[in-house]
Amino acid sequence: MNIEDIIKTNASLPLSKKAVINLFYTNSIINDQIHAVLKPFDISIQQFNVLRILKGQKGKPSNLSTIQERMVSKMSNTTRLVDKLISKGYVNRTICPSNRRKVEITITPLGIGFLDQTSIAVEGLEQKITSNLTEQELITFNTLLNKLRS
Amino acid sequence: MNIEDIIKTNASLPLSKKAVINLFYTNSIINDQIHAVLKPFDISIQQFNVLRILKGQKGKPSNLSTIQERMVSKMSNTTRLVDKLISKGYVNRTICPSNRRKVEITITPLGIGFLDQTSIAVEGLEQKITSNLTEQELITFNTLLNKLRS
DNA sequence: ATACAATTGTTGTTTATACAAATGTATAGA
DNA sequence: TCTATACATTTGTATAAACAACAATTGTAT
Repeated sequence: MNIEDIIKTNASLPLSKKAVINLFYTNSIINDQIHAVLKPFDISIQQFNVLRILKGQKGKPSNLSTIQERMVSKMSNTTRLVDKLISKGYVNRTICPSNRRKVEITITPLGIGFLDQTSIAVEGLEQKITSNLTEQELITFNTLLNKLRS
Repeated sequence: MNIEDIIKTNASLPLSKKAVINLFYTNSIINDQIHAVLKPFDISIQQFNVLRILKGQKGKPSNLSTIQERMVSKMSNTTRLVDKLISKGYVNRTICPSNRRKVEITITPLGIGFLDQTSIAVEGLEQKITSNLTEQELITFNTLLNKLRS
């Protein structure tokens, strides 16, 4: 559905505004869908992403600034995000021995098991959403997003 | 810059996941930019969008459900969003005479003046961002986003 | 040693958001 | 008219996010 019909504007929007609004709107829709998929697992999108980052480290511990750097949507207070994951038993936090300002955060076996289960649901959704586009269109889509940020 | 380099993953992502992450990441970047542009005006993106919706009504009053329906990113509590705009003097709220369950929200002259000023800054940013793409690419981009939601 | 700046995280406070329940109003049927 | 139901918005409450201030540690220069 065309973005102008969705926001029900009578005037036709300039292409630049249309693109930005469309980006925001589409992001919002997909965000809601992922949120719904994660809801039964009682975890937020942000927490889920931190677990993905930690698992990607393959055992190597991460400190807070590394996590923050890799997060898709930066948000302040990664400390409290990690607090939540610790209270759920999905991650561990210890003080880095070589530099005691830093912390070493790792995913626990419980966290890995949880993430594996949850990922099935999320990846299913990701594929469902992107199945509306051909492989070539997906490549183009990625390219255009990269250009937008450049 | 490629999304895989940004989130610094060693494994190459499936195209579906890459597209979704890229969408979220790009949205986040642009969101931050618009936020920065609006900051001097002391208004949030959500509040700004409500003002745009109200101005688009050209004097015709809106009720809460209409605003919510047209908002790009739905969020609960449009009531309190409108409260903020009222306290700034940008909108008025009266009870709808024909159906007293409803409210009639209109933008004030002050709100219109404010929006006009602010829009210049936001539209400048929108054009700056989208200037990285040709007109044809922008059309394609919109089409792909529409397809993604379909 | 000592002082100073930079780094790394944490904590406190305010504001925003999500979700559920409550309020007030309108509508339609018995 | 009385009651149930639907509708439109508001309010309460818990959680999350933004922002600023703080504390601890480290590195470097004096």
